[in-house]
Amino acid sequence: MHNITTKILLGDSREVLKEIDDNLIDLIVTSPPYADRRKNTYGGISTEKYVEWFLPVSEQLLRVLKPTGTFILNIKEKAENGERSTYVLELILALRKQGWLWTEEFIWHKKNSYPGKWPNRFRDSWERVLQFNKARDFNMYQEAVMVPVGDWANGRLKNLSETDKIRDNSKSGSGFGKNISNWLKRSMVYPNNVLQFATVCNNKNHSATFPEELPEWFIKLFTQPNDWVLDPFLGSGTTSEVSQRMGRNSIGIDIIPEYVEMVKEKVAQKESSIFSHNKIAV
Amino acid sequence: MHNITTKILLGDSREVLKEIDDNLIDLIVTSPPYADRRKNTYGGISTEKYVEWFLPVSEQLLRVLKPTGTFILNIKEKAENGERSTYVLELILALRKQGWLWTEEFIWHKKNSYPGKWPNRFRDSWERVLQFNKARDFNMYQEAVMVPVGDWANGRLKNLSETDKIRDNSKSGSGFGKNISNWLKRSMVYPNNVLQFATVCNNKNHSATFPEELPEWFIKLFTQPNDWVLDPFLGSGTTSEVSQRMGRNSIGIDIIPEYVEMVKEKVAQKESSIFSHNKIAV
DNA sequence: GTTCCGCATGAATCGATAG
DNA sequence: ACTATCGATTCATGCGGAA
Repeated sequence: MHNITTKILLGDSREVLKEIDDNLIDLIVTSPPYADRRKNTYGGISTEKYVEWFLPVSEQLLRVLKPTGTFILNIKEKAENGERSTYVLELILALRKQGWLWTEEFIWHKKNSYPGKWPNRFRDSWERVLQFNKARDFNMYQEAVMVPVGDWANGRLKNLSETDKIRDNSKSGSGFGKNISNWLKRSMVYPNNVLQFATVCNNKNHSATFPEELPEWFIKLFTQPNDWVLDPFLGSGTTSEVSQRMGRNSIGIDIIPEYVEMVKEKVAQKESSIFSHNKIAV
Repeated sequence: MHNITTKILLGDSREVLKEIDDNLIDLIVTSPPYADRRKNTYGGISTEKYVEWFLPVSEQLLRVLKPTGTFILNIKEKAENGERSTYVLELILALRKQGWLWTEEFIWHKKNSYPGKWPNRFRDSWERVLQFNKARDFNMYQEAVMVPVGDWANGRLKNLSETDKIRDNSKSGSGFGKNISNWLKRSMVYPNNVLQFATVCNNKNHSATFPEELPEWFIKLFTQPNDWVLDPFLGSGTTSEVSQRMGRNSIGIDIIPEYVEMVKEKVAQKESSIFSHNKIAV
């Protein structure tokens, strides 16, 4: 077991990020407050000022990311007065101007979207997951997210982690394990750019930004153990917890003291439980 | 059986559309040639000039569409030199400037997407289906596309048409049918903005535009029998065929003589078969 | 220990009402 | 006229209690 660092920092990302070294981070995965959402907690950024508000943050992100690293941005524009906002489109164009490469747009298909009925539209059940890079030859570990043939087709990505555990165990084992590994490999396929996760709220007290599966999937795809993961809008701390669990170093930043305290506690608890577990194992 | 008109016109949409009256069309549904795609057949529009090329067409579309009508645009940017093109984003912004309302972005999730493997990306298995309107109070017949509970989430939209037939039959029937109808209604829910159609290529000789299910779904949702449907980039004629089959008047335009001839033949064949069928019925 | 049913709960959106 | 707040609508999911 290596030593994993899990830093939780309090403050405005535009300032706090300046304290991070150049070219340190392997993966940024974050879900910033959307325009006109979360007014209670984050004050709410208007659609008109959103790009202007975001660019100073992304400027720092561009600096701290390794040339081989990846920036994953989960966001979705809302509908208002019968029309979709265009600020996300404008943000993509602005980020390219800032020097980012817009590599890909994944779709997060939310199976359990918010209910409701309106005369002019159906329920919104997808969000954008935008991939940006500094350079064209970034690190990508595609084998890490292969899925069983049927599971992907059926859209049940939940079983993924379970299956992966099985695969990992068999890989590290004997010849018998290797056989199983090969057999599994043959029945595994590469996923595509439509991801299906349910919106789950594991922590009863706090609204989760995205489900654990989302950062987990991208951490598998774009990092290796001991790499550095960054979330400049940590929220309830999903990215930090998953990074810690997966053996990646991570930095999480949030502007709300209560959130930061809560995440710090959860992370510390996990750390101590790992230590005691190691003691027993030794 | 009403008289359905199915016009197939040869020529450049920028010119041919000028011959259509103002405020005639209830639904425009089309899949234009994507930038730098299908060079063999359409000459290929560069990504840089795409918006400029498209706006004269959409200007005419805005004129011929009824205030209560809807414009459905199926499009997807390709990846080039490691990056996604931004011309679709720019097109959305330009169309809004032209006077269109950007009402919604549906995702067409292609379950059996084109195979392939690249070091820096997964298979692209979704396309944008953009909804534009002239006014906020457009016609929308949501009940026409309701789906069985759960089946939508499981992505089996194929059952939809089958179930619809059952419901229609039972509705037109006796009290017993009404019971079934009520029971079905209770087990039906409204869909969301992620559509799952398989990519089918019925016409082996021609470049595939979209599967029949796609125009069919939007024709159900946005038109009633005897309404007018328009496809300014008809291609292999899917929109015209589906409109004809569903009892909607339609106009299809394409610049390629061979395509137009072929579609005309297919449509004429269908017409005569309807006539003979009517004779027998009478 | 399973399975099943009931219930609360969401990054939602629109129309109406109130200031 | 324009903004702020509230109620109504709706469904996949996970939980807890019950059989």
